[in-house]
Amino acid sequence: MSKVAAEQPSWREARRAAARQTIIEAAWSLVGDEGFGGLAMRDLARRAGVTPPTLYAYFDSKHAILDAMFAQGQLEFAARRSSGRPDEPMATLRWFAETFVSFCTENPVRYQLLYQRPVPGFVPSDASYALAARNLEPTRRCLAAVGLAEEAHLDVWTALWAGVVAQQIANEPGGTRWTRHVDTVLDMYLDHYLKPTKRRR
Amino acid sequence: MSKVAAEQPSWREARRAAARQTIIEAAWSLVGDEGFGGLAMRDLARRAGVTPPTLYAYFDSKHAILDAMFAQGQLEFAARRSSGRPDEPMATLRWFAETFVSFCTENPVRYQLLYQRPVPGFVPSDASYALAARNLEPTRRCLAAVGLAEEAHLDVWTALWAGVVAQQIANEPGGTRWTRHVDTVLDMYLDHYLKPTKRRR
DNA sequence: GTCTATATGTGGATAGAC
DNA sequence: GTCTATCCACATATAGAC
Repeated sequence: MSKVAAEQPSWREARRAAARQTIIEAAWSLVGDEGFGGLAMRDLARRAGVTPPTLYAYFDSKHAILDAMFAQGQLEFAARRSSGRPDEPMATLRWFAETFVSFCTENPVRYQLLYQRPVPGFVPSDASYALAARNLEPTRRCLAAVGLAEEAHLDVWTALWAGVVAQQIANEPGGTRWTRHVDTVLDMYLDHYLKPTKRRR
Repeated sequence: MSKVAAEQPSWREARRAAARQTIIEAAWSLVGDEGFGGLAMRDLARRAGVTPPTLYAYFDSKHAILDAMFAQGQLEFAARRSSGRPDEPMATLRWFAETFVSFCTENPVRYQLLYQRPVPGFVPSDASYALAARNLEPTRRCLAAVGLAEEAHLDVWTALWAGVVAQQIANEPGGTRWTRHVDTVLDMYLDHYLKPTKRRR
């Protein structure tokens, strides 16, 4: 086999992957403008510069497109969080909190797809959902590194940031009314669990 | 005018209100089984024991039905929270937190309609949304009564319980993995704001 | 792979008889 | 007010030519 022939399959794969990525990006653009209720295959095709049947040459269904978007979002989050991560565990916790909150609030529709169920009937595939579960592990290990190794510690941690993000996006998308309290909430959390005082009541 | 004739209009109003309530209850039943994606006028009519056109004799549109459900949910929450409310402000705060969390988690679809946007294209009317805003006032006043009168205090408060509820419903509907930490989170919050220690960082 | 044309289903909402 | 029958817009998805 010549070198060209040997590489041809990967060329095709690359072209195919590029075409898929074009569709994904058109889909993000569309839901950004119209919301998930406006994600129709016709409109998506138009925005991607093709016709509806062409979409089905790259994805089996609309759900498959949503699943690819979900997976890409999870990978984006993993990349964002690992890039610039500090060395110290305590600084890393702050970094994790800030990164999650800014990642979610800077793109509400991405947040909705990753952490809510904005499309009735769509649930991520097991493979994509595994990416989501995997994204919890660094937080779990980092909390354990500062002595917070119990399930309760992680659960309260996730609830804190889920709440900040949910309130910000639901009540003041694009603003900072809730996100500005990330540092305060983090102090609250760390003070409570790392400097235990007697419980009330 | 005879007494009967004078009362007839209210009879009709009562019958009409009862019919509307029947439809609303059928709608809650339907979304409980099928989710908001399964709320179709045909199916709703069947469950309410009528035909689709009859629904339009009582509601102008599907959105009007959703709006009535939203308003009813807000009123239910107000009633739930005021019934059994303690006298002391501190006990009331605990009551408010527990009531909100149990109210939301005991009925996930109600929670979704009241605090998320599960139906693309539907937004509550101004009148219904005013009920939601009104439901925030008792919390605001109660926090102020214990010395937490700033916007930040209320915003962090709402984020805390929004997060607990969101995590519980999204990851373990029907369970208590997150809701069991309501007391802990409340202590965390009160310890931070009522016994201020020096901030980290 | 991409197109034109269309199948097929379902949604909300309505006309008009009773 | 309630029904039967239906309209009409729009959705996902596919057949078949090129």
